[in-house]
Amino acid sequence: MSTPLTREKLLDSAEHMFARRGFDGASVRDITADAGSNLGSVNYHFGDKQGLLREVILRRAKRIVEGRDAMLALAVEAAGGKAPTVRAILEAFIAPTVNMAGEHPDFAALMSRMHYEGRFALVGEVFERAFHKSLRAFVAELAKAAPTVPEDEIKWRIFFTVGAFVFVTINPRMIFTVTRSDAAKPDPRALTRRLVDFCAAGMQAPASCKGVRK
Amino acid sequence: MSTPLTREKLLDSAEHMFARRGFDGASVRDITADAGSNLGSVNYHFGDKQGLLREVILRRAKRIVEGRDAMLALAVEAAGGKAPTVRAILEAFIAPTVNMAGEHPDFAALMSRMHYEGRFALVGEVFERAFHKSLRAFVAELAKAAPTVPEDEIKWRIFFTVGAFVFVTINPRMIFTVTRSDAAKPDPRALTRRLVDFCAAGMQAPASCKGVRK
DNA sequence: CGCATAATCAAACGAACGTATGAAAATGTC
DNA sequence: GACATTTTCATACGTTCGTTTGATTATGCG
Repeated sequence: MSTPLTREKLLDSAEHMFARRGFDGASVRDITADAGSNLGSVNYHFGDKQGLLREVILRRAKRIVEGRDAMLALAVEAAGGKAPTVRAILEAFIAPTVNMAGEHPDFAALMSRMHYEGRFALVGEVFERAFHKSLRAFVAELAKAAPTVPEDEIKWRIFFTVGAFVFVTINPRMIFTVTRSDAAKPDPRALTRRLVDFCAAGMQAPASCKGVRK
Repeated sequence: MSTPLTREKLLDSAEHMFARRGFDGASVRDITADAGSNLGSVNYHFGDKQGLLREVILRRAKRIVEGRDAMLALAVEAAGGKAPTVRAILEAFIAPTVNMAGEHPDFAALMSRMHYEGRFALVGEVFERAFHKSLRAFVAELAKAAPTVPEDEIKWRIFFTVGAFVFVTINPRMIFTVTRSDAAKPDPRALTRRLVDFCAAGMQAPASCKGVRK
């Protein structure tokens, strides 16, 4: 078999457990029990626990970046010479993640957690390699699409954008608790639309900087 | 002494350790060693490790909500009969948190982490009690200030807002890595202004909902 | 002072952790 | 079918974990 069954089950279970309990909170025993495999299988297949986390992340992160870059290229092409709209760029940025969150909510939750568990050099390295090159391309494209906004401001605002969807994709339960909304299943398309509405307006807002540049 | 020294040192050290390593990653031994107190002091003063976390959160969360509510009341008063502007409301919502993040970055990081470690019933309960009542008041005020935006949309957008500042307050190091900005010290006032610019525009954006209400 | 209460301390407990080991079973190849 | 390789398995090792205990010291107060 080209794709060992135990390996895949371990990745699935680890994705689930790491997302729900964090790296420290999910024990190798929990994960292997959930995967129905032996205790030693993690060390055999991935070296150690951290190697397992690395593979869990790498397995899907590349897909998101590929989706983003593909949609961005499509938007650039569709604009035909001119710069794509801010909306189109942000949709290319947001949609692949929201869609991934719909298909693999555990992975979305894990990614969000990893943004906050910065103590792993591993995670920083993986994020750097997987996301940041693409991210810089988006900043460049946004700078062209919103020429009146200073590039510094664009960089901040792309992070506000990341923060917005990272936050809402991990724990919609809390949001529904507060909003008391009964639309309990957030349709990925509707969520993307909401996010793009919000972030595109924010991205193009005039900067009220009082010229305090040092 | 009315404020026992050991207790305070434990809270400070726990805030720091929990923020940096998470609840599971920070051991009681780490915390007591950092506080210079005995291993058993956590259990003596707080019952157990989770009780320590509860006190760490409660110590500061109330201040943030008080700050928000006070600034909101001020904005309502200043508007004199009319509804305050969206900007004023969002500034009242954001500024106390950003200021707190400036004064106590460890607490800000901890709060962000806690948003993602939802497995503690404790955290959910504390958040509900500490924040959500105030949050609903902000939603109501925003609904008046932006009457053209459906209330459902307002609720989503206030969460996008929370996501934006939760994200940027926890780990500015990563952001600077990507932006390669050398303005390494994010002034709280400048950060608040940036966030308000972004979120106020997003809050008032026309909703491009295609009327797919179920 | 004398005494009750509060706080600190060193030491130890059982449990759970990540990992290592060597034998057993499964798999692929000739 | 025999052999080499890969994969599983039960088991054990050494650490570290959160918590408990009982003695010891400090503190508040009449």
